[in-house]
Amino acid sequence: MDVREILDPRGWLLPHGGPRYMQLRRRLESAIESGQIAPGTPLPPEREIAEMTTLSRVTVRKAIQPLVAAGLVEQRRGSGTIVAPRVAKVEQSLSILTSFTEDMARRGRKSASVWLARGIFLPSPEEMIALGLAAGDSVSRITRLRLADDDPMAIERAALPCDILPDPLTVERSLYEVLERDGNRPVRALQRISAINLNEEDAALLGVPEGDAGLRIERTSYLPEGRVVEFTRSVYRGDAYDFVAELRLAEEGTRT
Amino acid sequence: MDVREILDPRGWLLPHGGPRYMQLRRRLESAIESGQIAPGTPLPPEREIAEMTTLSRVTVRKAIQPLVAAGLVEQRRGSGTIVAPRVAKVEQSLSILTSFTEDMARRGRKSASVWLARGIFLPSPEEMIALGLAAGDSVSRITRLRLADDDPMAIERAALPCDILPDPLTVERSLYEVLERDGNRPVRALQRISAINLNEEDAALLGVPEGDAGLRIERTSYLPEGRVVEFTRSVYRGDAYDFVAELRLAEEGTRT
DNA sequence: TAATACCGAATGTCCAGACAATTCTTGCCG
DNA sequence: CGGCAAGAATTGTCTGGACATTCGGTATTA
Repeated sequence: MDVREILDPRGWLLPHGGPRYMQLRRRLESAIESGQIAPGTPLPPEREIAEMTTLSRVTVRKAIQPLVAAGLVEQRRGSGTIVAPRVAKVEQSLSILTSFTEDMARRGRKSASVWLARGIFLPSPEEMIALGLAAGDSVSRITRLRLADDDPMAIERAALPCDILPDPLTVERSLYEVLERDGNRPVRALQRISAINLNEEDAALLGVPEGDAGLRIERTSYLPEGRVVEFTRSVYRGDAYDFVAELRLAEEGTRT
Repeated sequence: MDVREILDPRGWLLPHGGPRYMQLRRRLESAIESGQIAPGTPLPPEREIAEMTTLSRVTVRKAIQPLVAAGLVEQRRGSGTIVAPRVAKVEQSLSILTSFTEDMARRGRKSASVWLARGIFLPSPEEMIALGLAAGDSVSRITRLRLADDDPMAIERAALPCDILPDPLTVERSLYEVLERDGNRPVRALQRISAINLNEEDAALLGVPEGDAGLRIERTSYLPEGRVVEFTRSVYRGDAYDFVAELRLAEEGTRT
């Protein structure tokens, strides 16, 4: 679809409120994100957009600027502005919240688990803080050895509030599967990655010599409303696992 | 210190290159991040800044805008602009592309570098692939020991195409600063994190025993048009550095 | 045919000014 | 002294224009 139709003031569906540069920005943004405008489609020149919308070019640029920063459109001086081509999906979906099961599936490896322990316990002080528990609450703990194509890959020790996972024994394959079924899938997580030398116990489980380097990943996952769903400590084999993440720059030229 | 002294054109230390709004922005940014201006200090009114710098108010606003977005300053209509009070908003904008310098600033630590090597070389086969070089092209290599508050923290080995960084000796503080000045700041990066046991050389540089666990971070950074800017291999001390990332669930692609 | 020079078009930067919306101060009045 | 209104100060939005820089294509030339 040509972008000019989007700018046509007759089919203005979005709320008109706010400054006019914001209206224009919202309009372009939603047209791009909804796929109404195909990637690669050129936008009309700024001067033309200005004329069509009865705005000044400065104002048009103010509307387009954030789209450039967000990577929705690309501008090249002398050439013009086009809707950004969609990056290959694999790369795009990285740095995104996935479970071990999903992660391995993406890498084309078969994942499996060996149960090391699961049950309901009284929380450790650390768990109480991390999960936001009150005195008397208990936690469900799940400890698994994770395998990829039958190779031990990681040890995963998860703790969840009991009311979110009342019965750890119901977890068959993926923990996230259960969470999602109950409408408890986290949408946000904070992850801390560090390196450690494996202790005797973990090294034995992973089948590597004691003292070998391992990736220690601590993850706290949150529900949309901010509640903590899960606090997980994992140890990955350093020689066999790469944690891949895609990073993006913030707003144009901003650093935080 | 009053902000007016910062704006005084007599003490202009930073590189003058680039558009004037960028010069002003860099100047304010560095003054704030280095703590020269105390939090809460008011900035002069935009009109006054414009007058002092012989810029128009539009241009001054363009310089201040990113600082507002980054949370370095706060603006209130009718009231004015002040340097933002330092809140530990460390966790807010994670999973965003930053340099070591910026990363440390965010953690409230002073970063420094020790040069280990820099110069122009013929690329290794790996670098040729990673950087997309042709036969005969050469690479600029920068190897630095990174310090946080005078503690060795990481070894950073960066390789860039020669036409992006023709002279590695011009890099003074932050590599990204130079890239940004030349309009080569990456907007996207792929990062692989793994764990290794430090070899003798790296362990010595980092001041830890050989065999200690280290975080190995491999980063490939891209320009908006997809060209590779930088291929960097870093080794972080496992006992002193946490790589923190915020993850989001795939759904709801709202980016702004 | 192939390389070069040129020109139009598009974005990047910048200006001087205007009005609107909000906040803060100041002085007046009860 | 307290409250309120007027006005100054400040940022938010927007205009219409100017010149610089880069890109692409076209015409010219070797």
